Amino acid sequence: MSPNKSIRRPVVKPEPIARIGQAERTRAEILDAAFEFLWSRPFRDMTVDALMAMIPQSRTAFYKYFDDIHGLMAEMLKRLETEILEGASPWLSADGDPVALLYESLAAEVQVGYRYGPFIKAISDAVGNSANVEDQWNWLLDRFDDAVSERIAADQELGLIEAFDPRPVATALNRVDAAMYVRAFGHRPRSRPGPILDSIARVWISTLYGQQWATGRTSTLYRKPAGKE
Amino acid sequence: MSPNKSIRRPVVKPEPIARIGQAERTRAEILDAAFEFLWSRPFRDMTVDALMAMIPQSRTAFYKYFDDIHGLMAEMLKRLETEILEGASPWLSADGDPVALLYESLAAEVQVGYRYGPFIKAISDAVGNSANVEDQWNWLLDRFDDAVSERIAADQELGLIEAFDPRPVATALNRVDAAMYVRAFGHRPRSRPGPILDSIARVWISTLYGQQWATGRTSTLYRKPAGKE
DNA sequence: TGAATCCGTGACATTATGTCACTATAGTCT
DNA sequence: AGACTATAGTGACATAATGTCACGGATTCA
Repeated sequence: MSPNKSIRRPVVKPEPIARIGQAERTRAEILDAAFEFLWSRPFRDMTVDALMAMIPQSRTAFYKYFDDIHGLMAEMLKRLETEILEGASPWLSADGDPVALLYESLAAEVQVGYRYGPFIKAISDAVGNSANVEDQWNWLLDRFDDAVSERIAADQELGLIEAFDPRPVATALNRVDAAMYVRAFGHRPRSRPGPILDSIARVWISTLYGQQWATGRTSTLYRKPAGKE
Repeated sequence: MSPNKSIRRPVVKPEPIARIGQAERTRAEILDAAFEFLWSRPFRDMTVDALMAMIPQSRTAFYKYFDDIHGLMAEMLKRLETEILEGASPWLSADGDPVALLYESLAAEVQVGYRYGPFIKAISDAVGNSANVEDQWNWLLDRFDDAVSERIAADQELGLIEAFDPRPVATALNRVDAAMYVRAFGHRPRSRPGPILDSIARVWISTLYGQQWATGRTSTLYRKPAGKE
């Protein structure tokens, strides 16, 4: 500390020190590389070594930014959360025909699932390897369960949905979605999202509002097989 | 080969060589130890070292019996398959009231899920770490999807189930079960199976046969909350 | 006794991880 | 310019887990 100059000068620019923003850029570079990696290779192959080989940095630089490979996954998951949570908003908050809104929300969600398929699969693979990631993932899923439970309870109050314990049903329905995304969109080439949306929507709508609203809502051209008659 | 004795003797005891059955016993010992391990600790902690420390054998003895820790999981999964497949048989094969049979099958399945909860969770954790285990697990799930699809198609022929593409719906429904077992029964203390069965059965029955058959089938004492009237 | 063979072990090579002391460099100050 | 400082980044090291291999002990059969 230099004692001469301005001991009580208000700290105007307390930290314009050294290469500004360099750290943030490197950090983003690593995150991007990880995303790119996971787009074409499974999570189990993503070692720190393999990851850092993708960018002009040494392996150990990784540890300046993340605790370990699972910490990286946890951060990536956090970034995805907002985007995921936005999709399902219509049914959860807006007013209008519940079935239409639900379908709309599911359609938006399937889009997100399709878009991030391989990455979602990577998350679900990482869950088994780290209590951290597992907690984070479960926390996110629980948020969904909460929101869906609330909406179910509200519609039960209105007599739109039968009386039953909403929580486990909400959990079951949400798990359908997650599992289907991993299965259908986790590997490339990804399945076409249409039939996936159809089946998910059928399960949700039938369970909550009744089959009559599910029928005809599907987007496929599926018809009852002829012959066999 | 000893040329003198009975060249064409029917091979009565072709292999009474050395310590008979010792290998089989050790092998079983390892499998038992693995099961015990996974009952109280997560899969990610099960190293070969930690596992073999549970029995009076050296670490390297493990490799005489299994390729690696994932090979072990794959074998354990195989052993479980038969037991898992048996549970769901009533609805899939027997004649009678479809809804009652379905409920019965789901109840039996939930029992199995409850019984093997932590182990099923271990499998689902291992899936992310090994293409082997992943293939094996998906193969098993696909078998379920096949069976359920067939049954749905049959009931569609009979007009008991609406006309829709059975395959993705079967997949979705089966994923509900698997995900719920992992979630509800994967950690101890395990959730009570009753509400889990209720929600699973509600989803299945509502989706396939219609809500009217799901109502009243539940085993809980759940009632629509009072107040808020 | 001796041969065959099974079962099991310690020593080793390899791979991935995470830490640490150190270097280099870009900005700041005088 | 020259000195200083915080920051970004690196190589060397310690640790841990993996999987292989040549060997040793024990048991059965000839």
